[in-house]
Amino acid sequence: MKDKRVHILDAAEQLFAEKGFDGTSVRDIAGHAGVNLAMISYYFGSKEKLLVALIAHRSSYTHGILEELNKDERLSPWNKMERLIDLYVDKIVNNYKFHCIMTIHLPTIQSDDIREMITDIKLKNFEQIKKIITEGQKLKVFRKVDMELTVGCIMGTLTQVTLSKSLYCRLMHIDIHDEDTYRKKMIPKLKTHLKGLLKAHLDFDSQH
Amino acid sequence: MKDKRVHILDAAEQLFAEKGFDGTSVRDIAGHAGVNLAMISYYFGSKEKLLVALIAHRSSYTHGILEELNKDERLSPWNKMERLIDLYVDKIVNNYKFHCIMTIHLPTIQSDDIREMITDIKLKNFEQIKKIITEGQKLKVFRKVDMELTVGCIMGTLTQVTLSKSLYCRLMHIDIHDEDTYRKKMIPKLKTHLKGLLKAHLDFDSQH
DNA sequence: TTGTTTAATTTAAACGATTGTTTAATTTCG
DNA sequence: CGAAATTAAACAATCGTTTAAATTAAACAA
Repeated sequence: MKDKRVHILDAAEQLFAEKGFDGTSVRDIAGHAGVNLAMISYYFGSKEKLLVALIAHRSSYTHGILEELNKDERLSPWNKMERLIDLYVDKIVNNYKFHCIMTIHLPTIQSDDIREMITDIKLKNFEQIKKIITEGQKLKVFRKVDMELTVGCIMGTLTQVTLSKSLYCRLMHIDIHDEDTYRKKMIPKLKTHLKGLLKAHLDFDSQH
Repeated sequence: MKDKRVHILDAAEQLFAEKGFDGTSVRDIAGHAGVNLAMISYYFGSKEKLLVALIAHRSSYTHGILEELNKDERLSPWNKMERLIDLYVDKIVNNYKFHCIMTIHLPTIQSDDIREMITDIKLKNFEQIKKIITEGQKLKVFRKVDMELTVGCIMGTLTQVTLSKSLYCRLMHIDIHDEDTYRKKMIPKLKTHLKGLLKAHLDFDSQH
């Protein structure tokens, strides 16, 4: 028998994304994970601590990806920005359930600890993007822009296709349950759009 | 004694936005509204029907605002786009609780009726923006862009500052409870940013 | 390989608290 | 008076969590 922790975490991720934390019962999680109800308390202590463990597990998994990006001194600001978009789009579309959990529970979760946990992770992502833009501005490659909302535009677009996935599936004529087709179409679509958008928005030599 | 329905709707809006539908109990709503628990069933039938009534109430309130925009033939595409941004930013920042409810419950609500209701409203907003962009493209004023994601970028940015309000308050050094200061700073910030962003993104005569 | 012991895992059942909703009695007011 | 509004109480169902017993797995000596 494999590690039941992983089964519980997987079931929790799916259900928290589909029904929200309060809309999901521990019996539901246990049922989907194929384990006894009491195993959740046994392994994680409580439903709330399960969510903490889920966030810690999934965020540590995807955290290292963006770390090295800013260390590579050879890349130009534009190259860094393109690399960042590629990495972010892949990361969020491929883990949209987790991104959904992080986004819908930031304003609604009642636990102060979890809210701070989510805030810290989102803040790190913000700083990551900000750093690249600031560097490009110093090199006179990017123009002066509203930093908070330029980052917010990138994250917001990704949040939009995550939370309104059903809407975009309808608009793009993709079956809501066909995950593969959705990713195959949405990932390059997002990369192309965001790169073009930021090119126009950040380019120092453009008019205005 | 004024109409208690309104008190219940107001309390429900605040609590659904702060805790989510499943995280809010009818006793909590009754307490905040200052009415007896049974009055919610008496007036609305059930907790779910209360949410339906809330969505119908608030969306009808803000629906008419954007209706006349596309009818005004005198306005140029750029003028229409600027007007649209002004209206949308005002609408969403001033009703961010309702926007929060609509956004976080689209992927998580279990009721098919409510999910369709939210989808329909969001789809109407999408078509509204799409229409302006399409018209500008026909007049060779706007260039060819990814329609779904250009609209998604506008809505996504507004969703971002709504769901991550706590984050943006921290970044902008605004007290999380100071609603007035937040609106006073965020509304013009959003309008300026979105207009500039779309100017660069849509302008037909720009390079690339 | 044996049998025995100890710890870890798994289970069904029960706990008290809270959930949304209903009931039936009471109050309010035209 | 009589219909609408309001109330306290109770309803069954479900919630997260705990308990104590049963089972499995691991460790160790012979």
